[in-house]
Amino acid sequence: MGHDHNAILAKVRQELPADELLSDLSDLFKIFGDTTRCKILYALFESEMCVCAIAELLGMTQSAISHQLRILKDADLVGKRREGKTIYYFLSDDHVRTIIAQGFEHLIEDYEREETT
Amino acid sequence: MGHDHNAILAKVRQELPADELLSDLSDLFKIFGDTTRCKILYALFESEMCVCAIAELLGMTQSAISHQLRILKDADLVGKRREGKTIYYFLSDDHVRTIIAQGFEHLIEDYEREETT
DNA sequence: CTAATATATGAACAGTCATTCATATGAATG
DNA sequence: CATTCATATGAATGACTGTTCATATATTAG
Repeated sequence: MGHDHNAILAKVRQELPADELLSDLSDLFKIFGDTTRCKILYALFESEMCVCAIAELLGMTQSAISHQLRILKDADLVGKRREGKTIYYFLSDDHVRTIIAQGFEHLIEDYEREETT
Repeated sequence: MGHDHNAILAKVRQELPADELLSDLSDLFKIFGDTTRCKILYALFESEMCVCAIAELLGMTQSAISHQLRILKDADLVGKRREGKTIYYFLSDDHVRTIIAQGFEHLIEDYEREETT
């Protein structure tokens, strides 16, 4: 089945990263692929926040937020620090900002495309 | 339930984008959050490709690839052009490269962190 | 028009995942 | 040490999603 494309395949195969790396990459993006997590990350752009503040901001259960924060923490996208009973979460590095910013740029261009059409 | 954090909430609420925008954003990232689609996009970095070439490259069904290409097309991440019976897919803009590149940078830093620990 | 090739699509199934509920941990306060 | 407040976690559930299989569309060749 299929015609001939050995020339392209050989070339592309060389440049394609290892399966494991690509798997890690999509796992990373999977994390951004949820509205709640995006909102949390975006909120942390402004300042660090405690769990119940985030819950109140998003109008969601403390439990739901905790579960999502765990995922963000496991991926090293956020860090936390304790202050008495409350725990403050913050962005762990600036890649998050850049990744989200690029996502927005693509969206904006898409919106403009739709207007022109 | 919860203590006081009106000061932060007011500030963050102002900066938080509209729900619909954040929903579109996470929908965009959802697309990157699948190994197959990441592989397809990465392959298209090198050159445009027809469906069966991609299928052969990834060792997957033509049907599976077609389904994923549809999703990529709907999000305007790829475009297609016809040449006789075969249809060639290509990257539609450069945001894809930038987004994936940033993802990689975060991964690399993570790998380095693990080595140091 | 028929056969062959390349791609698309719909339904179905299996696996994944976000939220909820109930409960557990952990720190401060009296 | 008992209570309260802030957060974490495990199990259960409903919704979503990627792949497969069967089939449809579309283009070219004879």
